[in-house]
Amino acid sequence: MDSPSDLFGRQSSLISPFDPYPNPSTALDLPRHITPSGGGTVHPTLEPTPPQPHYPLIHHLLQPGGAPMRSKGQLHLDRYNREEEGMEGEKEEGMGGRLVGVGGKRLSGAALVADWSYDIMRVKRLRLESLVFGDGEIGLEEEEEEEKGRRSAERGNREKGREGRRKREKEELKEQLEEARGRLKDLQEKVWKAFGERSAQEEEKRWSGGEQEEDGDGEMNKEEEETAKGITEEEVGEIDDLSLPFIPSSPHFQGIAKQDRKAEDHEKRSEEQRNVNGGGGVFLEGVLKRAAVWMGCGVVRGEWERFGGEQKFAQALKQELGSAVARVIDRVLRLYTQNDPLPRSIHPSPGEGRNVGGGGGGVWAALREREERKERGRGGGSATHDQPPHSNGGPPPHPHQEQSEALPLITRRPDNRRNNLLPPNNPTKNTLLPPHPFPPLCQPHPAFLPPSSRHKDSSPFLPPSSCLLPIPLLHYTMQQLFTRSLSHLHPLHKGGIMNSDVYMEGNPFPHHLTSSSSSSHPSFPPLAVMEGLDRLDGGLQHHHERDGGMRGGRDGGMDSGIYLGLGSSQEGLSPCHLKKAKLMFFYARYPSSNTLKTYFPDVKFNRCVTSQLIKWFSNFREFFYIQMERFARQAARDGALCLGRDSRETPLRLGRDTELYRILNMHYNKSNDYQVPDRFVEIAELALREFYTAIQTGRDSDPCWKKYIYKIICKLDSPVPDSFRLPGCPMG
DNA sequence: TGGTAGCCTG
DNA sequence: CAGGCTACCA
Repeated sequence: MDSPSDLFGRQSSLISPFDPYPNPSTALDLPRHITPSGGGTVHPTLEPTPPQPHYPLIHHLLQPGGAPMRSKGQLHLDRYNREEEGMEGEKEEGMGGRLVGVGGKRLSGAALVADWSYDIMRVKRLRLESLVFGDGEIGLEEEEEEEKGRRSAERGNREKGREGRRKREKEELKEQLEEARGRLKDLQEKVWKAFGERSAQEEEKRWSGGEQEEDGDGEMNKEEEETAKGITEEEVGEIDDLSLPFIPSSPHFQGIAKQDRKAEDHEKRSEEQRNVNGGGGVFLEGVLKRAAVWMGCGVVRGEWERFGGEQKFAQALKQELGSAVARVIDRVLRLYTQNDPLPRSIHPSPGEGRNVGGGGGGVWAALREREERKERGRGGGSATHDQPPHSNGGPPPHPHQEQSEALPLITRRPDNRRNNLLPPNNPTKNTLLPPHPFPPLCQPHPAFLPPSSRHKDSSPFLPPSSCLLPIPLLHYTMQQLFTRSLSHLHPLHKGGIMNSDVYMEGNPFPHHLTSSSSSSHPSFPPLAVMEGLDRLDGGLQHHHERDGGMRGGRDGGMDSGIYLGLGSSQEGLSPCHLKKAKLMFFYARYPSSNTLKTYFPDVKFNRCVTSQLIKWFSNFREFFYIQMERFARQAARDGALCLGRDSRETPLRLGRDTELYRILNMHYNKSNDYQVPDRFVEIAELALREFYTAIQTGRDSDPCWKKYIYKIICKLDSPVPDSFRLPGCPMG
């Protein structure tokens, strides 16, 4: 503590408002600290905070007294000051912008350490007391407001008694705060003096010698290192304990200083103030303001360079801010890289999981890498038959399926639809998840959704965003990372944080509990939940054995969830998945099961789900061909040959203004929020012509006449856009 | 034998 | 859209 670096290093660790190792139960709060406004302000004090926000001491030193930097806690104190002390005018007056130099009484390093430590301990104690009373104060005030109305009607003696009690409590609180203010003011003055002294000495060296630069750098490095270390090692509780939420912003200090004549070190402070700027409570105010200004804009930097203290101070402040930002980023990255935190050994099938690969870089690259990794682990699959392209086949899904009705982690709703809940051991009854009154794509808790994503159908690209964590203003990618990260949190840690529905993109309600989910996708935590519990309960392992099936080792662990009776699994297919499948049909009429698995990463595939999806596409094709044949026949009857630009007869055309197009669009893109790809129109037109030609030529008399057309069409599948690899329905 | 396509039916 | 059925393939 005999050096600013020590002081700051330690201070930084004490005051950091960020939690590098967040309690999972509060993990969701993190994004709240990240706002795009204000140039990426990351300080939590700018956000509505819980009753005990983390107020770094330094942070308050930064505050020029302006409202933007005020925190909730400060506002509370402001209110208290205004109401109880009526000092607003004086404070404003004191903010006259006087700049004060560093000076005043200086303590030795050791003395300062001891003194400061004592102050900190005392402040902590006072703070705790203040918080208790402070919270009570808030409640009492609110209650007071309410009772003001009631009093006019009742005016009971009991009310008066309570009033008196409140008054006493207020007075006690006031005293507590007064004392706290005094101690804090002293403490901050000491902090400043420590910096000022040290920095001034360094400045002297700097101006007189040439080694100062090296020293300065070394000092900075050391500070940074210690700061970072302190940050990463700090404990949440420590932060909370040592944060000083009720340190008043500068305007208040002015008045406080004036009032705080009864403080123990009154004489000392008065002397300091007199020495500095001729008295008044603006000493610290000025210092703080200068620091803030110095930090806030570099215009006046030259003015302060004479004061090593400010410089050091500013450096430390910058470091704190920088480290705070870095910590947030690091935290995000750490969370992101926490994928697969669960040992693979527990889940013997490395190939399990859905493919989420795709094009592009960034997240996509990561996802693709993940996919590739899984593909490698999968170790080949079985080929499929004479299926159309993409029927590269794969290991069959889970052969046996069990369902459980016990789904404590997910909201289940009564289901009146037939077959929505499968009886145990009935893997064949796959039906769509029941519709729900909310937007079709997902159903997280409304409060968890940013306003922009609450109406998924109206957004251009919905994917995961609508079912992501409640991270307002957080970039989509970051939300992905958070979601992905949180998806791997231990289920017990996640418990109580949110309903697993939050994760469920397009699968808000559990279906009949077929297994589902792929832990590989960012927004598909359910599996993580299941995996975690699976780990916890080895006794359930026998289900895997009985399940047998999993060819190619895939899906082995994936289906564990269904045995756990958690019910949180995103099993089965939802209306969202159906919608997505229909849109996929624009690109692929004959998707293979592997392809489907790739494009439904939020679905835990098993035999039932796979069959259901395949059946869907079969139905899509059926509808498609029926329409083709129908219109082809109609055209044949009507002799509907279109006239081309050259006025020559041309085969049937399928324009976007035709009835056939409308029907197709209505069927596969009912909400009409997805632009039908030209390619699909072309293919449909081709199919129409083929049908038309076959009919015209009488080939339709052959029972197998359609197969020829099918063969043609099945070769025209296009790659499905990467946007389909995300959960939810791609739009646009 | 399992998976899938296609057809038919509801 | 799903169920049932058949046919086909590997």
